[in-house]
Amino acid sequence: MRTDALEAIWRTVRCIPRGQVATYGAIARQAGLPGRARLVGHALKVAPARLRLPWYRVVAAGERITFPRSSRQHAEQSRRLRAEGIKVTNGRVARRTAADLDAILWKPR
DNA sequence: GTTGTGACGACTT
DNA sequence: AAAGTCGCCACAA
Repeated sequence: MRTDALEAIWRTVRCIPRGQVATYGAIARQAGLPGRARLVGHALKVAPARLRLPWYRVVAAGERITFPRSSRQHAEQSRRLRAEGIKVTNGRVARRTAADLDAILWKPR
């Protein structure tokens, strides 16, 4: 039950295409856990490093970066996103699309 | 069991 | 734009 939820989230995050981002809420919905965005945050926090999840592709609603501007993580996430060609300014990633949420054809691999 | 906290989010002031 | 409020719920104390 709890474990499967985490795994479902990890699986979903793993499917975010390179160069794109997804919101916590969207991940939750996609993982079959609507309304549980916070759980996504928790899942990422406790995710085994071994999974090599593209955690930096997960942003908060409004394409905002969740971490404080001064935090190391914020810098890290910005760096990685920019490395994939995603523009990050003012703690925001360039709006990818409006319909990318569910519309994106996630190829569940 | 209760309380506070938190990698969230939608809404209302 | 910024700050509250409320819903969500896992977890630690």
